[in-house]
Amino acid sequence: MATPASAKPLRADTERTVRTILGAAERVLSANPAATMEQIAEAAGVARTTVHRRFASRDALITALAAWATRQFQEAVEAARPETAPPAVALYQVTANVLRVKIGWRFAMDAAATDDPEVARVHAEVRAGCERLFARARDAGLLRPDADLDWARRVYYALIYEAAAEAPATDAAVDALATRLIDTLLHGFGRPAAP
Amino acid sequence: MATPASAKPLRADTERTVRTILGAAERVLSANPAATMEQIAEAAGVARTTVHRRFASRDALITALAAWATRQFQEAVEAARPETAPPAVALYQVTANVLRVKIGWRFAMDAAATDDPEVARVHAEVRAGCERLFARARDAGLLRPDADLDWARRVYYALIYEAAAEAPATDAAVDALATRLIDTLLHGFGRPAAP
DNA sequence: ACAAGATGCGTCATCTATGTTGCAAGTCGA
DNA sequence: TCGACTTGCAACATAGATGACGCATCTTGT
Repeated sequence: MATPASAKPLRADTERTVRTILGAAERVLSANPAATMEQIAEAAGVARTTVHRRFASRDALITALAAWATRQFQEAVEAARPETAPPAVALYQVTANVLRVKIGWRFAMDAAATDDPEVARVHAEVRAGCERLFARARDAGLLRPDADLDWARRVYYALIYEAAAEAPATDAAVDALATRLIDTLLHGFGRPAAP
Repeated sequence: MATPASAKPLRADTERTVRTILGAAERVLSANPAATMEQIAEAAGVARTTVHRRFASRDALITALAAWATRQFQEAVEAARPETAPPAVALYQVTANVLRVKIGWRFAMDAAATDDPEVARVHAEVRAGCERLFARARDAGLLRPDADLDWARRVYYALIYEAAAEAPATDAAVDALATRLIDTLLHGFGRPAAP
């Protein structure tokens, strides 16, 4: 793993510091991807040297950030039980859960395109799960039998990305967003076909 | 204007050089947004100093790149006559035309979020035109009467962004992509509603 | 309470990208 | 053809970011 949980139980304050830095890094970097370690440290309220103590290099920090976000992403997906719940339910649950993560970890999730093997594995896994879910949705009659599932998945990802830009505050707003997103995915904006 | 056409008629070779650099910058920067001037110069087949002679600074280069892409973008939109053609036709034409530009100038179009006033003006103008087009489409019965036009526009932009990632080679492929995109925008992936 | 460990601060070393300049050789345009 | 302009090359200057230490001070875990 990128951050071996088996390594060592960090001291309480250290744990706090690390989290604070990751949070600050997300905030600062999402506003300006070229932000310096200095700016990140300042946003975290720690000295620049402390950041370097916890993360060997800038790359290491970003990798850790991506790994952290990816872990939350994975949990968000798994919590929706996408393999066993009915397709319509799973689709909605996954969407709402993932939106919550994406909203708060926009930069980190984008940076997840790094070549960290563990991060890549998780994303590939989630993607495969998404494909299975879409296939189940089609078999259940939720999607048209002739739907291009790969294009559908890409559109779905794109919609999530776009929807996450709204950054709603409340849980209810996220749910409403997920509902609207799924509705758009399924029916688009045109009038119901009349034939 | 960002690049005053009124400035001076560049010498033929200079014109060529500038274009080559812009093209190389697009290619290199879309692969790695943090690429150096050195890498861009190398890709363009010129000396680094030449790049600096034509573009005072890195920022200036990126601004010029954005301006260049924005100009093409505007032309692509206007060529579709989005204000006068029937909504369905205009929507298709605009999509196909814009896709062609977006495919070749991905980085430049993204960088267009800079605060160059002229670039911002064009994008705001295009966006307003898009909103008018969507309103016309709704009035013409192409979109549901209760469609959220702002969300629809955002989805449309997101779909174009995603579709442009395919980077098809032939004109026919772009047309097919545009068709599929519009179909998705209008009808989604679900089965036609039965009620 | 005490030892181990963490942080802040100041300091230093280094490195890389940016931007400049001068000059010789080549290209363009009228 | 000839003057003006452009390019490549090499060298130089600078700034800003990264990363490493040592030391005094404060926190944590037991």
